[in-house]
Amino acid sequence: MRIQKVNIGDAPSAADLVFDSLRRAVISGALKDGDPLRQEELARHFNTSRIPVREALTRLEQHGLAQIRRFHGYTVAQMSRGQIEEICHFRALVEGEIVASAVRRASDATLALARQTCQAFARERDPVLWGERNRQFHAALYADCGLPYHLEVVHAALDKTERYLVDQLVLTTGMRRARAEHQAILAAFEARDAPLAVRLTREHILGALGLFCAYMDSHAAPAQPARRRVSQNPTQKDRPGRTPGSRRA
Amino acid sequence: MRIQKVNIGDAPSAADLVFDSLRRAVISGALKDGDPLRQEELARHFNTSRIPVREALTRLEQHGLAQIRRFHGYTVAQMSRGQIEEICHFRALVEGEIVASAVRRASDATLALARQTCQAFARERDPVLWGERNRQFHAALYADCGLPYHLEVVHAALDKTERYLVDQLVLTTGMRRARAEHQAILAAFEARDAPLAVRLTREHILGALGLFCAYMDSHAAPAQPARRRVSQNPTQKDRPGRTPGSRRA
DNA sequence: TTATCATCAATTGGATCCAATAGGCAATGT
DNA sequence: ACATTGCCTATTGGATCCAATTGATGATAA
Repeated sequence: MRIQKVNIGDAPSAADLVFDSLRRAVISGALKDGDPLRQEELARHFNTSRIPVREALTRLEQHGLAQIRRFHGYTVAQMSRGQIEEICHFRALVEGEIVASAVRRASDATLALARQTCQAFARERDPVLWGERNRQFHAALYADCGLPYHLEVVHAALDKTERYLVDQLVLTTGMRRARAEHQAILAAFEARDAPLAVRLTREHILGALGLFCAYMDSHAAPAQPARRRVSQNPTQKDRPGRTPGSRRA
Repeated sequence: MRIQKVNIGDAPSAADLVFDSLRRAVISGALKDGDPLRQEELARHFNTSRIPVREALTRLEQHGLAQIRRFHGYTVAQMSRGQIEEICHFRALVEGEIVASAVRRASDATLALARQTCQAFARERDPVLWGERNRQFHAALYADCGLPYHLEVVHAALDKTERYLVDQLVLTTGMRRARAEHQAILAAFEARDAPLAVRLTREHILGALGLFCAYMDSHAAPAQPARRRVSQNPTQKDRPGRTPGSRRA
């Protein structure tokens, strides 16, 4: 057969498409913390019924990107500063492990591709793409690490914090710094220096967190959600966030 | 008011109940790897419609406890030996971090409770409760660690592997060994010896993995999923066929 | 006999319909 | 004025209905 082979069973369902779109919107910051996610409205927006929307929303909630209050619907998850700090420390821990394995196993082709994505990140002018380019670079580096579960967990962690950290790149000198750090990490990979690559990666992650915290200290009101929107609904504010998965306390 | 205060908004939805039940069934091994999860059948079982069942199943899938093939439905997830190994190494990494924090922050009350759960684990005779008792002990130790996200991720990882590892406790001398290791970890906590507690915890996790792998090497067929069994659901089997034309007349 | 094709039952994916809830607002009574 | 009560509307949670897909089975023809 001359025509391209494609497994038609892999075609995405409506819920897949809605989920991907919503996930992107939350991660990129297009949807702001606390924004309500109305089922009917979304169904109209995606030209479908509420059923696929509801499936997408439950998936979003499991990923920690949306919160639900029974009979009140979903809202975009709000991450406290403490949560962001913990997740960054978590990433430093796990990505360190990933790098340790990836440095040894990275093929030359992988390194070449990583160099390309590193350049693409450095050249990118559009701030809304910085998060994606950053992710592409790290994903390229980690491609051969042989730790798919670690990668999956780290991506989930990044999903939850990326929108906060990218703001920092935009509002401070973070972008210039990130470029330099990426170069250094890539060089350590190419030199096959695992301990150095691990150390640089950890510093890269925790350094970005440091910038974020410094900004929060100097600008934002203390003890507030990390970003905007102190909801005008006071009953919601003091509700403890539910952990995804088990909804009941 | 003399009557007890209860937040009625926290009442679980049908989907919550179904999810909890299915999660327990998968984790405990009551549902075997590869078992189909038919929506209609589950709906009848829980005396509800397919809608809450579908929500529970999508949540299960997000947790990695079920797999879906489009138009073919959900099945209980099958974990390969390699996946189990990776997840155990992941747990060793993250639980090490948790322990390092928990040892310093554990209150005396927490340690007392941990000692109780340790004894409850040691005394438990019923193998189907070993997994739960084990989890209770570790959860008690980690209660004050101050790392809720780490805990959440570790619990998810444990959910995916517990049923395989508990089998090992049952089929080998693992239970005796686990009792001793729990005692040692608890003692390290009570002595506030963080490095020792971390080391023992890592050895505890990786030791259980070692037992599991040794069993797989000696018994199971190579290159097979860790567990295998094709479902035979009697309620489904002897169901009489539908009369012809009953649907689309 | 064997390959091909039409058909059918089982099952999922999606749409629509109904019930339950929350929160706002107006009416009412004190 | 103000608290209470009852209604109304927006919205979610759940049930039912319809459409699409799959795999099996049996008929048909080379």
